[in-house]
Amino acid sequence: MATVLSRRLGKRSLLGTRVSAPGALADGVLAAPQIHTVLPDDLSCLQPAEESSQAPRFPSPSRRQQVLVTYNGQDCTGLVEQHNPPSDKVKVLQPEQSLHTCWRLQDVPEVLQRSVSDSIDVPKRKADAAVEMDEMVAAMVLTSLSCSPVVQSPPASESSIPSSRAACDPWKESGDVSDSGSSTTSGHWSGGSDISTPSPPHPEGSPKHSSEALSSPPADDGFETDSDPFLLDEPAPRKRKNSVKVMYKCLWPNCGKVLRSIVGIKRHVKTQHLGDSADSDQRKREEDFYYTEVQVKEEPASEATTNTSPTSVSAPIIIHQALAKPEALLVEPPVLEPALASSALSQSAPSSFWHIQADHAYQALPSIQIPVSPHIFTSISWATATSTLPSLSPVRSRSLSFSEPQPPTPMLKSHLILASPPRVPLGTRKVRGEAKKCRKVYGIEHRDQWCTACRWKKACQRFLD
DNA sequence: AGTGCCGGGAC
DNA sequence: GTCCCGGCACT
Repeated sequence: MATVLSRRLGKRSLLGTRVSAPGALADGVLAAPQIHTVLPDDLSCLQPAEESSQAPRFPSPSRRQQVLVTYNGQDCTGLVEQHNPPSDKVKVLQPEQSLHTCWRLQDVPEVLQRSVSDSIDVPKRKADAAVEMDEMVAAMVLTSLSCSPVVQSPPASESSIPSSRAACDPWKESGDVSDSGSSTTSGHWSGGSDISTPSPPHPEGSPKHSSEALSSPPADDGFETDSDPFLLDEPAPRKRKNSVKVMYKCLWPNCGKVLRSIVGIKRHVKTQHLGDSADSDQRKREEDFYYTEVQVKEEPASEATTNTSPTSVSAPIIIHQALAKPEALLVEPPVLEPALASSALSQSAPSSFWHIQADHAYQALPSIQIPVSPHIFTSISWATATSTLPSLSPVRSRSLSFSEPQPPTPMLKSHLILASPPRVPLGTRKVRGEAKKCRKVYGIEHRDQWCTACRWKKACQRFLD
């Protein structure tokens, strides 16, 4: 558990860094008003300030960082030639344009810095940004809660593109939540990283489906793409292989939204930029004009977990799956009771324990104690517990039970380990509890009244500690 | 010594 | 799968 909570700091580099070029810097080297360097999952962050603005994105983890630059609406690659930490400037070479441009780093949400490598310093986040993030998190949670699991859960392949959500990056915030609550800290990631964290399963669905389901006009805010970060650490059930996924990016100035489906992007362009007027033919052509395909390389979760080796990049955009994000689970609404969800969010939530007890669960899983505290893992634990112990009757729950049936969610055993209380130090014998056991209560002479486990000299199931 | 229960064996 | 128990850890 503790290990899960401790998050690992990502190395710092351009990756995950938003750089910008303010109009007037002393040295006047800056060529464009604004560029962004973002994590792969931050597609929607791209918001060129002008038509001509450039947006370096998705730097590769390779030594000489490669970034994607949006130049006049076209993507081209650039190489980070040098980075000057004191001034936070980055020099980018765009071979295709034979351009050298300089950029300035701008602070970004923490989550974006998770998988960064080591060449560039990422400045701390500002406080007001944090507030914004808080709001975003809240909004995200609400949004998630209002969605059905099916709609909410996109196909596995999309898990790697929590782009738009990351745009403003609520995730980092949730990360903070699970941490200590200091959401203003910054650049500081101690993440549930190395270990694979539990993640809710998702019904498979076609991208089209989910994206269309989500893209009802008013709500067309790019959420289609975010499918979910939760999948990032999705374990075995879905074996993802490296593949290239086609996304659609809005080329409208100051937009840069990336969606999964053509329909979605068209609708986005139409509704957000062209106006939803009736003369469709013209509009239709314009829609086509204002989006472009981008290829997104997907990597298996396992690789992401280990923060992958910095191999060279072939695809323009690399969706670098973030490390397991516990916070992502936070927003796993279908299995969460709202109150619980909010408690997970709220750091002031009181601690308590759930006891799920089943007399004959012995040998399978005696009991599950789930610390309900500011820890995000609460929800995980519950999902895990219920999914692994389908036979448990809610009625037997001692202190807390959910009326909502849990969706069948296959989980890994390791998740259970994470979720279960540290009652049994691995490899050691369980510390004897205070509670009376059948033997004491009934005495040897009434052995027949003992619980089965006691009779078998197993851990007592009747008087749990 | 008494107790709790893990690990493993017998069926 | 159930049932039992040797033996260890802990009180």
